[in-house]
Amino acid sequence: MPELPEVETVVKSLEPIIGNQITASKVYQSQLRIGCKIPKDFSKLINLSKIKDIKRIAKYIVIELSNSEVLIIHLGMSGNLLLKEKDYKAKKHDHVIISFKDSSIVFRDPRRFGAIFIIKNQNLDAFFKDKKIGIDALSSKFTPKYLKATLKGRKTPIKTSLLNQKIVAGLGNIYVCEALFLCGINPCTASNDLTEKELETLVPAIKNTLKKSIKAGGTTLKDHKSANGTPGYFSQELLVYGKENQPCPECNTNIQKIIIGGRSTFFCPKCQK
DNA sequence: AAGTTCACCTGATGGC
DNA sequence: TGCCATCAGGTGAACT
Repeated sequence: MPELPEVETVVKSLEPIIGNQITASKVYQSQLRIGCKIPKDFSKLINLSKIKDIKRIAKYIVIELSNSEVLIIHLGMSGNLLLKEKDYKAKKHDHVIISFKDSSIVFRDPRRFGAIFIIKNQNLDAFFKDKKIGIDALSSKFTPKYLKATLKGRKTPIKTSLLNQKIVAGLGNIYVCEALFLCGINPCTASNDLTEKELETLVPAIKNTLKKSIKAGGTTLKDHKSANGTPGYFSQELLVYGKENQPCPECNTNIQKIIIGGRSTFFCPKCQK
């Protein structure tokens, strides 16, 4: 489910639990994404502390606790963080439940491509540095100039570069397709072949698409929901993603689907030469 | 080093 | 109804 707008939507909808004390927690399935196992002392590390703050870093949900531990959650492809009643009973694919006095949050992830980490507050910067997470797509530091410098010498298709979290953090398959369409850039274009003019339209197109989607609560294709269970409505505003063989909103040419870097890519062959 | 491909896992969908 | 193949909002290991 989750690209930047979907993660942002989940983070916002979790605001009500800020200040709450964790009364109990239970791990039902500790094995998530390969190499990511929830530690045995998970409950011991978080129980009785309070939720100090919840924010988004790249596609990660970062939950700061009062005892200087930080819970970092990645939703993978199919993950959800759901706000439930306090005595909610775990259903299939509910891997973790964290309880408060009057409510609880549930980490549900059928495909288990998600991940949960728990680290010390002081190691937060190092955590993302280690993962080599690039500048956030909504950051003021994400500029045409930055992108030009970072793409220099890269022959990979621009589609693939924009999906690379080390180059720019937050984009996923949907929003890359949408942003490239808005700029009339062919997704196969070699990254270092983009003109200065193209980069100058691309960066704002990316930011505007993401912001519009956040306003709509993200894109729900299947799994994405806010913590309250409400879907995102940006799906209705998608221009090319998932629209194979449907007319381009600009020129009526049929939208094509091709595979780039192993991922489905939707584009208009006429508008995106 | 940079560029590919593939595996990880479950569920939904469509063809036969 | 069932069986099989294909596909899915992501990531990173293992190849070339």
